[in-house]
Amino acid sequence: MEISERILLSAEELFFRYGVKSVTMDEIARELGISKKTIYQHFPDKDELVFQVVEKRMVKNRTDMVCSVGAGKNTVERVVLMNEVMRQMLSVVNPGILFEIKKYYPRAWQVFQKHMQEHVLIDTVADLRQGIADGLFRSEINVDVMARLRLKEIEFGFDNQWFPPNEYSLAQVQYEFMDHFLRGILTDEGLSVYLKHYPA
DNA sequence: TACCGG
DNA sequence: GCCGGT
Repeated sequence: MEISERILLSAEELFFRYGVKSVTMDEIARELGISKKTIYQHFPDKDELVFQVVEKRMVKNRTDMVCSVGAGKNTVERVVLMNEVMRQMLSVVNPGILFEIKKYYPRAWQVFQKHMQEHVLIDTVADLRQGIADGLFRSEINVDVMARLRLKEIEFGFDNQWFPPNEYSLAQVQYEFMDHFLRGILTDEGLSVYLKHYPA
């Protein structure tokens, strides 16, 4: 594997587990058994490294999404599946990481924002439309408004001012949001499908 | 690895 | 004093 790719993978794993600021360039180098100089031959500074880690993760998330679209039989299953994948990820992610990136790494934050607005929003709208077509979501909902609500909900779950990590589990908060959101838009038929995944 | 500067 | 950068 390319050395630059290995650097990105190690950096991502460390950032996700411990946060971005608390992981030093020395630690990334030590993890890989290489020198800091090697890292700086591939990345001009830490800002660029963080930027590329986020960009790579966004691209991978997108391909994972496309795969998971085929995995579920219907829209409810897909939303639940996607949430399961997310919960799995969140259980090992340092909760402060999103706001840390927002505060200290504006370039990486912009890539994240752009990805959310250009890809995730469109995918979510498409999912809601499909759910309505399948008779699982209520047709009265405004799919564009509800898609935006869902994305901001997920982002809100990361807000450690409102949900201090020692008081709330990130995965639990995200589950509560998903459950509440789905119950608000499900038809009776959709609800019964949903309850097969999460019996009340 | 040691070092400088923020 | 720590850490990014040389």
